[in-house]
Order: sequence, then C-alpha cells, then structure tokens
Amino acid sequence: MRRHKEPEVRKSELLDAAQKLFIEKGYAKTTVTDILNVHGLSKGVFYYYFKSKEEVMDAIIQRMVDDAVDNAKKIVANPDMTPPQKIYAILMGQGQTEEMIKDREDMAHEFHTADNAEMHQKSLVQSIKYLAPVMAEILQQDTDTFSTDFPQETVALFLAAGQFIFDEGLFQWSEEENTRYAIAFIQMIEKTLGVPSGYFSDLTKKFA
Amino acid sequence: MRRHKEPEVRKSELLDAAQKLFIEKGYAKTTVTDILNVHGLSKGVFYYYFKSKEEVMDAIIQRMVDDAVDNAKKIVANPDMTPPQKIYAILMGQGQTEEMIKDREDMAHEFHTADNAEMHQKSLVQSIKYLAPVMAEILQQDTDTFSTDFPQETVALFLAAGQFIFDEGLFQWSEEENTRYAIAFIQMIEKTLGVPSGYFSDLTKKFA
DNA sequence: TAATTATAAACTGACCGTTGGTCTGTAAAA
DNA sequence: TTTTACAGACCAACGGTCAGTTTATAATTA
Repeated sequence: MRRHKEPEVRKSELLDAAQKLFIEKGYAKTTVTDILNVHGLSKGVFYYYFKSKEEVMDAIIQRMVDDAVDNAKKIVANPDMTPPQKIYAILMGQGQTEEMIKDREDMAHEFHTADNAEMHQKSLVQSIKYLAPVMAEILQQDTDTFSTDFPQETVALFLAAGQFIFDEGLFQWSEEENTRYAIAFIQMIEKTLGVPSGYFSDLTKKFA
Repeated sequence: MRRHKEPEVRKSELLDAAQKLFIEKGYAKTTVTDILNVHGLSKGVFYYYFKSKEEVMDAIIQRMVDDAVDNAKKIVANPDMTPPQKIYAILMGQGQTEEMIKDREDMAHEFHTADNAEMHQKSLVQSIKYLAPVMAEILQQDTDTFSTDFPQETVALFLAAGQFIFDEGLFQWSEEENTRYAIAFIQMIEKTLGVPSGYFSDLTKKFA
C-alpha cells in the first residue's frame, strides 16, 4: 500500500512539515516524530533523507535566506524604486518570507522565537552573511546620497539590530513602544547613512 | 562522610560549576550530571535547589546582568569620565563580566555561542531590558552633546547590534574585519547620537 | 548539664518517560 | 535481481521524579 514517492517530493514534504512545526512550536519542542506524523511516515524515512534534525533546520534556513536574497535582488533591480526605498523595503521585509506573509493573512502565525533561539540565531547569522553584501551594493552605487565608509559592515549592524529588536517572540512591545522603536530605528539609519532626516518618514506610516 | 553544606554555599557551587560548563561546552551540551560531577554530587541535590536546568541558566544570566548593571551604574557615577566615554565604556564592556575578563587572561575561554543560542538570546534580552535604561540616562542628562529623540530605544538598538556582531562564537571575523566592524559601529553611534565624528576615535585604538 | 529523642533539612541513587538516532529488514520500482 | 524508498523495533542519553537515608538542629527528659 505504501507508495514510494519521488525523492525530491518527499524531501520537500518533510521540509515543509518541519518548517511549519518549527515556526508553530519552536525547533526544540518539535519532535522528529511530530514531523513524520504529518504525513504518517516512519522514523527510517527521516534519516534516509537527512542525517540529523539539525540538518533539517539548516536546510530550512538556507531556503528562507535564499528566498530573502532573491527578493532583495529583485528589489535592487527594480528601476521604479529609489535607493532609500530599496534599503527600507529590504530591511523591513526581513524575517518574513513571501509564503509566511501569505500564511499570516490567513491565520495568525506567531514565530515562537522564545522557544526557537537556535533557529533564530542561525537565520540571523545567515541573513547577515548573504543579505548584507546585496544591500551594501545599493549604498556603493549611490555615493551621492549615501555616505558610509563601511557599507557592508554598517548594513550588517542594521540587520542585527532590527531583526533582534523587532522580533515578535522576544519582546512583547506595546503598540506605542513598537512605534517608538521603529522611529528610532529609522532615524538611526538615516543619520548613519547620511541622508536627510525624514527621508524614510513617509514610509513609516506602515507602523500605524 | 557526606557533609551537609550551607544551602547558599551549595547553591553557589552549583551555579558556578554550571556557569563554567555552559560557557565552555554550551548550555545544550552540558548535562545536569556534568554539573553535579564537578563536586561529586547526586541527581537529587540539583533538583533540591533548582526546579529545572533552565532555571539555573536564568539564575546565571540574572547574576551576569546584575553585575553588568552595577558596573554600568558605577561608570555613570564616575565624575572623571565624560558622557561619551561612559557610553563607550559600557557598550564595549558588554558580554564580559569582571570575572570572565580575569579568566580570559589565564586561559583562552571561548564563549561557545554557536552551541549556546538560548543562553545568548536570553542574556541579550535581559541586557537590553536592564542596561538600556541606565545608559539612556546618560544621554538624557547631557542634551547639549547628545541629540536623540528616543534615547532608550536607540541604546537598545546599539546593544542588540553590538552584542550580536561582536560575538566571538557566531562570526569568526579576521582581525581586519573586526576592526572594520568596530569603526563602522562607532561611526554609527557617533552619527546617531549627533556627536562630532571622531568623538570616540581615540578610544578605538583598543581594537588594534 | 548531658543524654535522648523528635523534626526538619540536605542529600542519595534507582527509576521513568521522552527523544534523537541506529539498524535490520521488507516492499516497490528499475 | 539489484537498487531505492520506506517500516518499525530498538538503543543510549538526558531531564526530571521520588521514596528513602543521613546529617544537623531543636525539644524533651533525666
């Protein structure tokens, strides 16, 4: 009765199931058996495709980061956006994959980061590694508007600060606090990049 | 033969042993039995003093953060330091307790943060919670030199960025990279706080 | 006051449930 | 027949529990 599936299909099934569970319950609290139960599979098949639970997490993070980088590259290539808009769009879209945004429209998905420290840390490290260079390009290609001595390093600092502070699971900011942090964040970016104050201000309305 | 000890002494023994192991091996990879073996104690005594392994981590973090806050308050009260020097001293002293610095002089202690995500995350969260207000006071008390709309939030962003980027376990920066990040970090702070460029520059030499 | 007993505090170690991971084997596909 | 995809019993290790033992302290008695 058991039907053998294409390896890639099975692997994707497992990855998708794992990702959903990791986000819902957290990495640590998600059992390998939990992942297998989603499609009624047995222990063996998991370790046929992956050599450890951690490898699955790494694969998921890689997928998410690749997505984010692709998205960022599209933004960079978009001729209808100004450089500041690009910076803003990439920074603010962080931590949310396209799929996650779609999902979020349906049900309220909380990225349970408190129980997800390992995953959160790894994904932040990878984000910085792969996303910072792409963003740094924007700054380097428009030295008229931006004045930064170390674009990549500066952008990395932005990513680290933003991803951490605005994480929904770590701090439960009130709406007011969130707004204050958002403004402070944007002002920090404006000042650091040397763009006039208010450059991003009209974009800030999204935080209302 | 078994000697009963003062509860506080025993508890400190366990906390100290745990802290050392958590730093050396990481929280996840440190066994409760490992902690007990340091002083040859049995399972029961651990759960006599703590109700879980996580509680021990929380206690250790609290101790570290309290230390850091005390230290920060002393710096704030120091009349021989200028406000920028205070900001600098607190930001750069982060993540290293006095004891850890002493230890580091003896043997090369690596805070194995890669295997320590949970602890690192929690301690960063607590740092921001308790340290940011203290630092914000410095900014508020010297509005002539500093111009920031949201002192506490801004400082929190600094802490998050700095603690993450300069973590020894997460990124293995070369000496050059480290210097670049340090300069970028300082420039970001200078620009964001509205102090003239080079305000911290003479302090930067420490990174050589 | 010294010896005895009662009570609580500090500690032991066998035990349990769960989990990540292994291994031998089997059914389906080629 | 060989290879690929899968099943599921099994294992070691870990966090945590618990009934019981030893040590210190207070209360009682002689």
